[in-house]
Amino acid sequence: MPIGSGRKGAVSGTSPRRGALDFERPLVLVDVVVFAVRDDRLEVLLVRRPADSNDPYPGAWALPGGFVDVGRDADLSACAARKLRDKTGIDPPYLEQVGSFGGRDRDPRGWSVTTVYFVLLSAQSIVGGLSDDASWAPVDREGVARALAFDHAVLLAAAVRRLRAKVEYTSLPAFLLPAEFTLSDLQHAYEIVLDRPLEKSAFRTRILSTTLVEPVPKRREGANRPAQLYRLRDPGELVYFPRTFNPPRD
Amino acid sequence: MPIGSGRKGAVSGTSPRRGALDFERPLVLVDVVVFAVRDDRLEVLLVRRPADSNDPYPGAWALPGGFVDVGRDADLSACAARKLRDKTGIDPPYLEQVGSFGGRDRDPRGWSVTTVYFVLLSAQSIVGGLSDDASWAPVDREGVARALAFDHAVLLAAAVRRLRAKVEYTSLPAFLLPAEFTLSDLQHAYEIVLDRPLEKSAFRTRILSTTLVEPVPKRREGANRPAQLYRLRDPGELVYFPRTFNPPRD
DNA sequence: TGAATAGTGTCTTTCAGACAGTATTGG
DNA sequence: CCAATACTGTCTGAAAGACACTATTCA
Repeated sequence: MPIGSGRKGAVSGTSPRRGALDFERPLVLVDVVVFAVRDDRLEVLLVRRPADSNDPYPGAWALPGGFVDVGRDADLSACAARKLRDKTGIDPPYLEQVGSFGGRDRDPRGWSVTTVYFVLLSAQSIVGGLSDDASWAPVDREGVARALAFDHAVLLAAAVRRLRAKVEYTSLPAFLLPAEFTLSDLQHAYEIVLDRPLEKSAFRTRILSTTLVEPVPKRREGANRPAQLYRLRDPGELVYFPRTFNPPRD
Repeated sequence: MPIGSGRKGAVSGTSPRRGALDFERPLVLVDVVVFAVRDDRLEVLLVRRPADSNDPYPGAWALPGGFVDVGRDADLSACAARKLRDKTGIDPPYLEQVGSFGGRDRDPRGWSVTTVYFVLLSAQSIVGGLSDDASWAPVDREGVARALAFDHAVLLAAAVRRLRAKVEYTSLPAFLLPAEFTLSDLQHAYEIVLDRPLEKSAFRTRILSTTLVEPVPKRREGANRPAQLYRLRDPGELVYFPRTFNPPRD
């Protein structure tokens, strides 16, 4: 078959019924994986689905998210930011799209597509307490201990894998810290996300060889030698390192 | 505001109208960026939109793609594979999701979400000619010379960036080659995608230090020294290298 | 023999890993 | 002084960059 001789008009924008738009549309959702470091652990925000509704999975834990509102959301990331604002009251400092999951069977209400984002919060930005229908759950391996609604365990696993992979060669963990931090703080954030220790000397050399941070004329005092405080030179910008941290073990 | 006290039911699966599904749904599409190396260039497959329809962008060039068919497509990647089969008659050897683009303004027919995939084809797999409504266009920088319908230039740029970035540390270009190839062929594919020369010795060392390829007991004859032929040890599997090819220039 | 491409060897550079060492605070 | 954490220096090894060198075919 010659290329281009598709048997159905498969050109983008051509519908199953040519020119018409009266075919069934999938449900469109956005789900957000909110990461934070709490108690020296990587944790993720979960919300409980209403127990008394006729929605699926009543009372189950799920990722925050929901349907795109075509009236309110200008685009997908605005929808994700809205979901996050509604749940936590804060504007996302770092929002990254992980990917989309769509199919016939992932939601009993019909063919659905969800686009998953992840967000990194510093512990300082989440001073408020949790209401009853939300809770933090520690990340264990690629997920959480409790069962999740829909295919949210799959979505969460994808987000965790993306986070861990990207932490190997980017400055992502900086978004888990307050505006001013020490290099030890930063190394600690890396170690929590990667769940393995890093070598101090190499870590410092590597961070300081980039333009990621700049010192602020302050030091953190304590029961030991004070530490230099740093801030991001370009807040909100991600820095890429030329190599991963530990070359994969053989 | 305490976390979790969202003012609207923002739990996943909760609609703008609680429990009901009678709100407006976005259009859901899939678009596919088909890459191949032709004439020592990286090229991408474009299709022409019908000129005589009342669809938007009549007669314009676009990425192959279109609406999800909830009756036929089990999931998003099946939809992408179907679009590709319809257009080229071949099953995708390597299909990767690039990301989703959704918003109010990207399609005049309404709020739409498209999920973009890219595919790598070997020149050998596309022996058939092109029909009038399809053509290959060389990739220049992050796009093609001709104007594209919708926001397809943005989608294409995202796919090109993803491809180039991932080629730095994976075996992706192997999918642009036939089943049996020489190391020079492979290096050539890398150089075409990355648009820069690679050093032969380092390239060979690197490839042969992995389990990516295994020699086949054949050699390619020519007007010079014959070259050892190799094949993928695990066809369809992507191999990750511990480092990028040339550490980014400073 | 020479052109052309295949393939190897060798030196250098870069940077992470390991780890020991020094520095600076409070108690 | 000691404990504790911050920070630096030094050696090593792995892998890329540069580049010259050898190898094998056809014409």
